[in-house]
Amino acid sequence: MKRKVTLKQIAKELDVSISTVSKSLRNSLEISEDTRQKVQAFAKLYNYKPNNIALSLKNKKTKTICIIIPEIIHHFFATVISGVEHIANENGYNVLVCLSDESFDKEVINMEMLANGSIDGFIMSLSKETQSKKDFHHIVEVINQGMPVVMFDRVTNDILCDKIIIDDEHAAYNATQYLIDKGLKNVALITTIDYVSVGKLRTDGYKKALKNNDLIVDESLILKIEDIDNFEPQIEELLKTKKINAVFAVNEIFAATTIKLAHKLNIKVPEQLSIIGFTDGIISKYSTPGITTVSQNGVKMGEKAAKMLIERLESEENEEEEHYRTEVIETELVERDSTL
Amino acid sequence: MKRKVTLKQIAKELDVSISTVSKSLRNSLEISEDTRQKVQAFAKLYNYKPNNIALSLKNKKTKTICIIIPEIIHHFFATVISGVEHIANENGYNVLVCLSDESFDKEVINMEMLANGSIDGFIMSLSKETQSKKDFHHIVEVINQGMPVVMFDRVTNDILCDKIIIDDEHAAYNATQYLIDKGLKNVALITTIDYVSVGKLRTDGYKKALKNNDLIVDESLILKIEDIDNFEPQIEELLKTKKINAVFAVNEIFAATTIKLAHKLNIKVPEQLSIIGFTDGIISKYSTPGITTVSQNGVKMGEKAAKMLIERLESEENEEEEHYRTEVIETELVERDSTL
DNA sequence: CTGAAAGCGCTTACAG
DNA sequence: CTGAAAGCGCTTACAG
Repeated sequence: MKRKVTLKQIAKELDVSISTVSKSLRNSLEISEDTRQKVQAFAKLYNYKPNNIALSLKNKKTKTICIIIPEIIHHFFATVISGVEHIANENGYNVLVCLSDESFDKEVINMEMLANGSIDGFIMSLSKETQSKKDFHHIVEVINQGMPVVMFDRVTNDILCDKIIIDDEHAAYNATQYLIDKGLKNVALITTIDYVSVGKLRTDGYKKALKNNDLIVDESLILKIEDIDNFEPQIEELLKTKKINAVFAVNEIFAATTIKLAHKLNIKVPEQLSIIGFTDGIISKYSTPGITTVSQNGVKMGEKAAKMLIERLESEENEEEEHYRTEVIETELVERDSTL
Repeated sequence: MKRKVTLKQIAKELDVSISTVSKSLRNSLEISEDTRQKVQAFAKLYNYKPNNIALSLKNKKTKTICIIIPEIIHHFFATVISGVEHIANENGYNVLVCLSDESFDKEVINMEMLANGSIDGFIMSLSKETQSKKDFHHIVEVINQGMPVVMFDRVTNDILCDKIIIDDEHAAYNATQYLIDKGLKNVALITTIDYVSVGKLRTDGYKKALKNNDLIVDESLILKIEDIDNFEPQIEELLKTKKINAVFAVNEIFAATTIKLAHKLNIKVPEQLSIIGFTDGIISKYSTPGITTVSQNGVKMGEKAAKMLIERLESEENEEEEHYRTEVIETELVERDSTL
């Protein structure tokens, strides 16, 4: 086992100073051609690579960004990571992935831990608990320290920073309108509790679409799921007792489950029941029938977020003008076989 | 914007030495109760947190581990990350996630980049390209430097290190036997090309099961998928032209696609065709019908891998005895509705 | 009880 | 052209 070689060791071996070695390796013209060659050859032979930590300490930047997501199991977040990775790597950055598990405490701990020099900036989507508590002090603190933060998807107006979102309300409006245009008037909504920002917005879009088409918003057709581990009975109840011919689900798990239950209850999809989901993930794609869905374009969100963050990191000079941007990513309706 | 406060600044403010501040904050008995109190109060007020990078440099450990996976989009890998995160956080480690995108070069670059002090150890699953090239020099190098590596799932015998695997052959054997026990004699296999280690092993298990039941291995019923982006026609061809009543698919994407195509060809699942997949991911769970599958238990693999790595990191003293272990994680057959 | 010094591995302004 | 010194932020053995 040969441990990593350092400048010091090379200097000793070659009987020159550490400065000379360092400069030679960086090809400084200050050093004679001869010495440079010698040092470089030696370094290559011993497979010298500068120690990243030492560089980070010296440069006060780590070339690492952290993405904090609530859950990796949600395919949408996995696609965002993939987008972030892509752009980060292209620009020489590493990506640290942290999971908040939808917990406020874990989010806080992660941020406090990493804000102490480990990383250069954050990309994050708020945990459910944070959204319900509306306590964002940890984020404010980090930003006040001068560390840039880019929020995506689950964001809040209470924080000033760069943001990447989709127009959730508009996308939901369009999805609902799509169903109405097919002649489906009894559209149920399966959504999350209101404090999840995107759930709320999608609900608003759904309602607005109904109203604009002179349809009545029947609150009994709106299912707000609280417990992600036990919601099947509620959906089954809805399908059994309500007269509906379409369902707009706020994520793909709700959509896929609805198909499963419809199948069980002998309701034909899409003939008797049309279903639209949200998030174009693998479930929607590989489900039978394939699920018509609003594509959130997670990869693109991740790429944009990484771009914004890196831009801010690399232009840190002009700190005076803190012109925060909110970028809205286009969504599109992917038509498959779960709708008429 | 208040920048992070350092020991130096505190020392200056309080008119003591940096050493005194450092010791006070670590509650050293060397320092008078009085001074300690004063320093601690001040540090708290200014929300002092030690700089992680400086600590890393000093301690020669970063408390960060890196997991390199071929693809985050595969749900299995996402679950592994989740397991790794869990154990890592519990032990005060951060997790850096790197994607190789199934590319040898990206794998090499990532490892070389991070092996220079940025992290303490690796957890990895080989990229397809690496497996086909059989070039593992980058991994050998890292290990020789004294950095521990734990491999999982896609491993190789050419490298000596800790490993976490499942008994792929055995699991495939059982899945095939399960189908045979249902009276299904014409079992097709949809697998990957042989150089993917797990694909090969699962194929072996399938063949062995057939043989042990005195059934003939018909190579024309074995579909080896090379191009992950365009395999539907091949499966459709298989379903159309071959007399089969069961399919064993080596991952859940192949399984779900088979269901989709069966549906299209009006073949009833499971009445006319039973299907078993591999990897108990969200596709299998939310598909209609739910897919019977071999559960790989990614979370557990991740947890085990993290445990092994951290153990090795924290017991680095006894370097002489390099007793590498290979841990085999139990799999189980999750019965759902895609099989008789 | 307090502090100066050395050191982790590097870079760079400054002397010579 | 080369090297000693200072410094990034911290810790700790050693003096006093």
